[in-house]
Amino acid sequence: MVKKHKNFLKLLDNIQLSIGDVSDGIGVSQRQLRYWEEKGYIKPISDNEKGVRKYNFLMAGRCAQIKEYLDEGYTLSKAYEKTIEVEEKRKVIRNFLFKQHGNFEVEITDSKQSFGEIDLGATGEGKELYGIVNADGVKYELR
DNA sequence: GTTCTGACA
DNA sequence: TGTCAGGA
Repeated sequence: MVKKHKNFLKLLDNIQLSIGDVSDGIGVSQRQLRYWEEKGYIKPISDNEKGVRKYNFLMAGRCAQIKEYLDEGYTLSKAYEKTIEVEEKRKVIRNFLFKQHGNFEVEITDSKQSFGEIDLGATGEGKELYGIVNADGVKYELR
């Protein structure tokens, strides 16, 4: 019986990937994943039964990030260091994005390309800071 | 069929 | 890190 989930985030947290899923999906060998674990770089979910590794999305994402840095030429230990850095920075970004009163006010300028203008809030100078993403890229504006 | 540990022509 | 062995 599968547990019922209160929300989507909870569902994501409870998804379990086998070593084969992660290996095939990310493009790293099972041998590498076991080695990374041995080095303490990744950790399977604690409640895995009979010695069979299962990974959650956080760990799968970490593996993917390490793999990226590895492909860029970093050594495994450096790839791990950088991965942990981005992981921690992502947490701050997540807080900035969601751990607030609600969603940002967004004006969609191009639904097809997901372009728009985001009201990031008041600056304290009587103006609002807007984050704008369009064909030119990203920019900020005070209005 | 998948995963695990140990080992190394 | 790859790969094979010998089990679970």
